[in-house]
Formats: sequence, C-alpha cells, structure tokens
Amino acid sequence: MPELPEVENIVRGLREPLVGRRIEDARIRCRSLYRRGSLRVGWLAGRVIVCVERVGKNAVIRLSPEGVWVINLGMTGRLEIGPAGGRPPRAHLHSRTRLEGGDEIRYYDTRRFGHFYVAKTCDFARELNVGPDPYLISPETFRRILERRRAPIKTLLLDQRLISGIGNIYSDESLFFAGIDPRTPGSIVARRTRRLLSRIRTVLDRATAHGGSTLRDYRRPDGSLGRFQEFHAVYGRRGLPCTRCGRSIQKITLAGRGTHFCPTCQR
DNA sequence: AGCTTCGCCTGCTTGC
DNA sequence: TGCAAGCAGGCGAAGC
Repeated sequence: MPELPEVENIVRGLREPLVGRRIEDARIRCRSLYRRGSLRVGWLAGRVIVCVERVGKNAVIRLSPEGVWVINLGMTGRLEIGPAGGRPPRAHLHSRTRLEGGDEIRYYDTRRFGHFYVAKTCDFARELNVGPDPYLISPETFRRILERRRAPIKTLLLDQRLISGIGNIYSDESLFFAGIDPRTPGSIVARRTRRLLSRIRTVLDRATAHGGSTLRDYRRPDGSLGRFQEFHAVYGRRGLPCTRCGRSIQKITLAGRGTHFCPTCQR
C-alpha cells in the first residue's frame, strides 16, 4: 500500500543511484505487468535516466532523449537496486533492468497489483487519469471537485482522478484530524475544504518524515521499515481508545475498503 | 456522468 | 493440529 509518503521515500532513495545512468537492457516476466497502452520495456534500452520523481502514487523515471517509465507499485510492489551479476531471490521477481556499470533495478510484487507504463509522451498524467497532487491543488479547486458530489468523502479521497496520492491509510488519518465523518457527502465537506486540505498535507508531511507506514511489505529503499504506523490515530485501531476522547474507534466498510474513525470526534 | 460493485492476486489470520 | 474460509486493498472494468 505505497501511498504518497511511501512513494516519496522510495523516489528520494532511487534518485541518487539512478540519475545519469544509462539503461542497457530491461526484461519482464509477465505481460500483465503492463498497463494498457504501454510500450514494451525493451524500448528503454539505450536511454539515460534524467530524473526520478513522484506523481501521485506513481514513481516516474524520465528519460533522455525522450520517454517516461511510470511505475505504480500497487499494494506490494518493491524496487531494489543491486549488482546485476548476483543471484537475487526469484520469488515474485517480475522485472530486471540492467544499467551501464553493472547494477540492475529489480521489481518485486507479491500480489501483482502493480503496473508499468512506458511511453514516449510526457503527458502520462492525462493518459493514466492521475489527478492533481494534494500539495499542488488549491483549496478553491478542491472545493469545486467536492461541491457537486454526493459520494462519501472517503470514497472521493481514494479516487486518484480527483486528487492523487491518498490511499486507505491516509484518507482515514486525514479525516480524523479534520474532524470529518468519512461517510459525509462531498458536497457537505466542500464547506470545510480548507481545513481538510491543510490536515491532509500535515498528515502526509509527518508520514513522509517518518519514512512512511510499514504494515507488512513496504520497505524504504535502504531496506529499513517505515515508522509512521506507530503514530496512526485511527487506521488499524478498531476497538482501541481514541487518542483524543478515549471512546472506541469504529471500523466500517466504505467503497469496499476498511474505514476507521472516531464517531465522537468526527461529524 | 456519477456512483457502486466486482475481480485481480497472494499470504496472513481466523474459525471449526 | 490442520485445513478452509475470510480478509487485506490499488485500480480498472463493468453495471446501474
């Protein structure tokens, strides 16, 4: 469940070892790794990595003279850099990309929900339906997005076309700190957009600074675990006392997702 | 068009 | 103790 803070940590860790490196050869084990419309990874050969950045929950590797390699890690995707000649564990290893100088990028994904998207164009955000980043969107734009929607705010926050980077953990955490019931229709929340956006950014900032949340699979690029799960206020705390009021945290299902909240503090 | 549900996939947890 | 069912969820497709 790499969300924005986890992907941000991953991207920061990849930047130093990857920028400036030339790709010699890339292979994948299974075609279902490609998102619809993607070029094949063989197309990457000969190109030089010019930058590594995050767009929503995607890691984006930009290439020279042209092209982009977008990696969505799904739930359990993991990127690793190591010597190309070695014998890495093969379980759930789906892709290997050799770099000039002897290293390779390895992509592991237990549940195989992750995807690659390789393209010439830089307009991948439109092609992949990736909406505005929570750090870049203005409160006014965010309000307009929510204004006409009747769906629960939790569902809207999870929709990457509307705002990108927030997943199940950080939607629950943000709504707790904003004091908003996750079932509240978007149109009602629109009045409190400024506060919600501010809390979203604070939660994402803190999570990023703590290296993200490790529930099971996520590792930072250096192999260490994220620590933010120790600070979750509601996520994964069903039945435990609310840190603010002491009443029991409840868990319900919204948009098919486990949703945690405090019925007293969130209205 | 907006909203909801389903299916993909594996491994851990729960219950009998 | 062992096995089967249940649960977890990012995201696209399908259905209403």
